Amino acid sequence: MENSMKNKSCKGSEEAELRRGPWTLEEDTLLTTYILHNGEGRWNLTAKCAGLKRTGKSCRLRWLNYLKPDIRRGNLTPQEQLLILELHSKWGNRWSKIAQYLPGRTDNEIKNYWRTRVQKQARQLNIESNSDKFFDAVRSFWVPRLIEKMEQNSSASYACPQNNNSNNNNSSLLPPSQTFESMSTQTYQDLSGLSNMDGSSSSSAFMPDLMTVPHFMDPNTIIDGSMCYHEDNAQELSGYIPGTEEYYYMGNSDISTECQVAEAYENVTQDPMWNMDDIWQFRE
DNA sequence: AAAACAGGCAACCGCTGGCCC
DNA sequence: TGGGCCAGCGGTTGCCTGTTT
Repeated sequence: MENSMKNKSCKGSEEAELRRGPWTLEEDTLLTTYILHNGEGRWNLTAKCAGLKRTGKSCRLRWLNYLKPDIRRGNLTPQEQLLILELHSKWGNRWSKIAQYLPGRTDNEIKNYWRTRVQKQARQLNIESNSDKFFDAVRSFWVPRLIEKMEQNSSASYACPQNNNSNNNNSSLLPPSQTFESMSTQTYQDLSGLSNMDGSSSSSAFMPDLMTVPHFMDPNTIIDGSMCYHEDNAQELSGYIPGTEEYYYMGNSDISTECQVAEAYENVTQDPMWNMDDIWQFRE
């Protein structure tokens, strides 16, 4: 089989017109079989020798984003969402770099997540997705809840999706000496040493008994239950009014932002984005 | 029940940088 | 040194599917 694959004539495929659009099962099988026998790389050659009427680029994309065995699909976990927020704040749209820290996730998937969920959130808040205001909103609303969700999951023996993938022993996918299994507190301690886009190093806050917080969190912001407040003056930044389901926000952005966020909050919470159903479930 | 609409995602496109001759 | 080729990356597009009217 291996020989037959390797010796398969590459001749004659170049004059055939190139196929575009969705891949068929047959094409997937051809590509997978070829790569399993010959390895990744040299995509133009792969396309020709596998008998595919596709460009090398197309083959590479199909393999990396869909066919590769260790690809993980489905909803992003709170951990992953938090990581994306954190890493995007450091590196911007460096999707492939961000993807390195989310084993099994592709840059395309992360990019799609950002564009369809995060940017949509920003639109709803009527602010730029890369603005300080949005950063504030994320820090004050979603990060605390993602962290709580993570805590909740870990205390309930949350099974990391990666663990479900028995084939995946490929820790080379991970950044230096990092495995996804360890992506709890340790991860954020490690992330605190990551370089920012300007080459500097960010300093993350640490919470002794909780998840160490990405630099999204104000270093002085404390999470306590559903409350989120500032260490300096112990002033609550946001939280639920006791005995009610009303939420208030007293973030460090200007007053107009507070109003915008507060107004948008109603819309946001009614919309199941960012796995919002998960994030907000403990409202009830 | 059907048409319109919106969201999500797979795939394509164009640009860039690295490598080799 | 410069030109060609190739792989990789990020932006964009278009299709499919689910939801709403």
